[in-house]
Amino acid sequence: MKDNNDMPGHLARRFQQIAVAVFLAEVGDAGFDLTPVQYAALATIKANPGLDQVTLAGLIAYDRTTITGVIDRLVQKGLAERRASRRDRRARELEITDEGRRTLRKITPAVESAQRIMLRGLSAKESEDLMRLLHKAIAAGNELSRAPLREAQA
Amino acid sequence: MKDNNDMPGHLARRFQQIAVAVFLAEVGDAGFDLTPVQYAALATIKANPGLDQVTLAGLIAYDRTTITGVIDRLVQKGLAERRASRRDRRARELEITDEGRRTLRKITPAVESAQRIMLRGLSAKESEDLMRLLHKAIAAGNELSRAPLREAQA
DNA sequence: TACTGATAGTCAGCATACTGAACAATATCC
DNA sequence: GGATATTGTTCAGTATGCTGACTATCAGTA
Repeated sequence: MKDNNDMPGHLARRFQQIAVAVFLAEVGDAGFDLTPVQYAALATIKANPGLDQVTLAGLIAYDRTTITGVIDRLVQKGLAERRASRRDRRARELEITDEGRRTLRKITPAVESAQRIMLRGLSAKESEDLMRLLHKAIAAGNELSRAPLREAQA
Repeated sequence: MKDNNDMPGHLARRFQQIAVAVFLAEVGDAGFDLTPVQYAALATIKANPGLDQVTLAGLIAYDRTTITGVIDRLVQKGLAERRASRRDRRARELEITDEGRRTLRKITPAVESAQRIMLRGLSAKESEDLMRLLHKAIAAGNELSRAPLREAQA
């Protein structure tokens, strides 16, 4: 009888569960209230100023219906802004605010610490191997979810 | 500038996302409507008849507040039953129904197929390595989430 | 230009997950 | 035995994620 714990799907769920808990704990201890999802979105907005929501969703592999709420919360916290685009009146252009930039800067040590903690059971080489294998599995399965990773358009 | 895609937390999220999508697609194609979470719960109830909700949650590392809704849905679908325990009147004893047993049996090929598909980018050895490393990282981080894995009591 | 198809964003509805609180029942300790 | 702590379950509230539908807009074409 195959144990749940031998199924890659179950292991994926558990690892993610721990990763989120560690992230929230580290970031919370540092005095911030930001989820992993919100952090990734904010960092990506900062790196690609003026991008629209669909592009943002593609860059971090979120569903486009999920990104709406995530941006709502970033805007509500004063970390990002959503403006109507003049080139395409359907689209919204996203910008990070000064407050958002400050938050990102101050939160970085906690985020890096979280990444270390969630791999604390592994040696440096093992961590590297795990990341490489996850990368490879994800690349092969990219198109299988509704929210695949998409490169930015030129 | 560190890319999101180099963070273990982000990779964890993506792998899980793909794993869930593949599971739902395979199981759905086979004609069943069962989530990965519901499947794991049902399989664990079958393997441990009469267990209570907290024990079930511990065996599959779910939060105890989450398990309530999962069981609600299994009961509503007629796959499991929830009975008051006579030994401890706070607790509910869980049993799989005949319908649940039938469903588990018929769904197994789809579940196994899903596990293969989510690793389709990896060789057999790479798959084995990934599972081993995930196991190790999860074991070290077990206590860091609100819903750690717990062995069954004797 | 009118039609057709595609695209950007949102929304309603459902299913995990978690926090924190409540309630009832049990266990423990003095 | 009675106060206290702990445990099993549920609930309200919030945040992802998804499906499917809808509106507004844009792009291409007959």
